[in-house]
Amino acid sequence: MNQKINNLTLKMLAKQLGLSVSTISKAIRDSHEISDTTKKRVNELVQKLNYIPNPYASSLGSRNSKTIGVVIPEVVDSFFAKAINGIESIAQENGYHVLIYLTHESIEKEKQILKDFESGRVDGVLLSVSRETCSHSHINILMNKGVPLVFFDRVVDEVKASKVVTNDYESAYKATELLIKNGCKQILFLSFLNTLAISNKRLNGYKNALLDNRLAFIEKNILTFQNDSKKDYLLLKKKLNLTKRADGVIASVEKLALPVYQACEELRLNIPGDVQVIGFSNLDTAAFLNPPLTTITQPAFEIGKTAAALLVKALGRKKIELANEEIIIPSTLVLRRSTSL
Amino acid sequence: MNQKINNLTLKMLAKQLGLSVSTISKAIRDSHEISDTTKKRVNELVQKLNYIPNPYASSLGSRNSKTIGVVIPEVVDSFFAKAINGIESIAQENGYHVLIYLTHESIEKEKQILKDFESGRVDGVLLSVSRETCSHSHINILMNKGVPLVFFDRVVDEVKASKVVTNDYESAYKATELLIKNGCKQILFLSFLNTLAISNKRLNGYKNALLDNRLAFIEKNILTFQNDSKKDYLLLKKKLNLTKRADGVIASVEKLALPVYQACEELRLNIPGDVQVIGFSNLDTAAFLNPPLTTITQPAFEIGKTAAALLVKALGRKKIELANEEIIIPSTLVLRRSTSL
DNA sequence: TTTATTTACGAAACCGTTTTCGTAAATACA
DNA sequence: TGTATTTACGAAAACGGTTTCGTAAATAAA
Repeated sequence: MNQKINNLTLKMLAKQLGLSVSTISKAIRDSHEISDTTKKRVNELVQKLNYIPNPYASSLGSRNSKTIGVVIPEVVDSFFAKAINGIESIAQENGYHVLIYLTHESIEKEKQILKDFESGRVDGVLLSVSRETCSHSHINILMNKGVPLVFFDRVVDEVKASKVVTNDYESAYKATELLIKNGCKQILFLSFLNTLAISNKRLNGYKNALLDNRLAFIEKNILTFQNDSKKDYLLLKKKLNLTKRADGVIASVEKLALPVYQACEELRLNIPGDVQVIGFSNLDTAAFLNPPLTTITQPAFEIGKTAAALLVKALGRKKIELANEEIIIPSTLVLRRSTSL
Repeated sequence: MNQKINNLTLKMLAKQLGLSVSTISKAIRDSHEISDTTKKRVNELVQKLNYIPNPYASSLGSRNSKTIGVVIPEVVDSFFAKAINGIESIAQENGYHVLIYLTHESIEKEKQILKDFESGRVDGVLLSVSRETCSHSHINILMNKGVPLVFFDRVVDEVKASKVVTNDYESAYKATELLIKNGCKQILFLSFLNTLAISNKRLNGYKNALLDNRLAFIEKNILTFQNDSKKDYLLLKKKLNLTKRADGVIASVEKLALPVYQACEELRLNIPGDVQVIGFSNLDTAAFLNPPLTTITQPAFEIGKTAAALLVKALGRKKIELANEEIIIPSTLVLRRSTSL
């Protein structure tokens, strides 16, 4: 099909050096079975002829691919983009290739992708589940096939696996507390519909901070957005337009901070004068918004890097085993003007 | 090495059905050589046993990988993130996998990556070169090996290949013209050092707009940033602090818009009162900056999608050939308050 | 009815490595 | 000096598919 040029093979090298294919193969991979002088001869020819092994033949023979699969909901998202950077830094360092798959928050796609992984395409998987992910049999099935998997950020508590997350509960608690300290009485909590498994942790942090400060927890102050629906935005606007309107908003997801700004603008509400806003966000532009947005900033790069390191380390072992641990890397509260008094 | 479970192979399926391996293989790929009844029998067993072919064996045999390699400078960048979405949409649709590599603007990494591609790891390549990329032999070498390649956005003019770009020249011209119309006399042009090849197009658009409007083109008004160096920022600040200071700024790269905002803030300059700003950017937050940023917005998704479509279409042909064409998808000027009068 | 063609399949080679195993020569041990 | 180990390599069998080619039976053409 392809008009690939004359690809150099081990056999050709072997012929040129009067050695066997297996000797060449071993020499290239620095096997102890091969003498140093032979290794040198081989490597010189490899250099000279610019030989590059066929990765598919290697993978087939060795039953591993030096590839890790990264499954994330979305890439147009500062958190995930930065996490990819972290993952990629470890991958490069250890000679792994990175296959990226986007679920676009669809559990169906997620299932499809994980199923494909049963083929042995990747040596291990880094997974951040979609919002829709409520069941987790597809994940267990993959793991039971012996494919190592590490969760990052959006984990499924019910699945036993290595996980790298941030301190969602504490962060939300702290954010809520801040708003309370700043005098807010009616605090809206904005999130996306997350069917089950994925963290209600932020919500709980919010809830408990309210209770601990003798404020009522009001069900209606939780706004659960569907996918970019206009309806939710209108509901938000309505909440901000009541006589007894909200005076504080926590956007528990990066994408939900901007609608708040927009709503306030349209309603001519002053931030932070009328409404104080705080967002879970990795946006580099947070400091330049109008007004600058106070954020809970997750250690995206670190989370990606740590998850990848965990996986790569496990892959390097004879007997692959991932501890059932949860590594927590704390987020940072960055105070800016959207929450000053 | 891996404790992979009992992977199902064609041979096992063949035995169960009393057919030959080749028949099964053909049936699965819907070959015309196989009768419908046999295909049905095979597919039923495939379903039942949940058989998934080993991609590495397939690739080795068929000499193609159903994988495309995407090489970009950075993923924490709205443009590239959105371009990936476009690429991925086409890939998914056509059953291709997407291998993503980041150069981090380093030509050395870029060379490394392209060299690895000589191995046949990917069927085709989507490339947006690094800022450092001044020579292009590494690209030509790869293409000469018969690996189809499509440039997107950051192309190398000297290399003959398919390219998908936006109208950089016109966009910059238009942006400059806008500032001029708005009364700016001293317009700064901010860019990163791009050694050669990559578009001086934006710069030329800027230059010609000045000349066409009888404004002097002043070499010193071009600020060429190195990598995130503090020095450049200080130079920018200085330029905005002269007695005859700049009254307009064009950030020809997304990342350079924020430093302008920061500098203005520190200098207590009003945007757009004292300085008008326009940025090449895909930032979703542009509309919520203080003040909202007028942007030249590139059709990132479309560019990625088009480039991928071009590549995939070529890969589908018996004889792979990519026209030496350049597809131009125009950017949009979005007027916001950073340039109002 | 005879011959040509098509249909539906199987045998075997092949893709380019890795891995297992066998072995002659070199070295160590006793 | 004879035996046990190492050392350094090669032959051949995987790995799990795809592809080529050959062929018997079924169908079409003459």
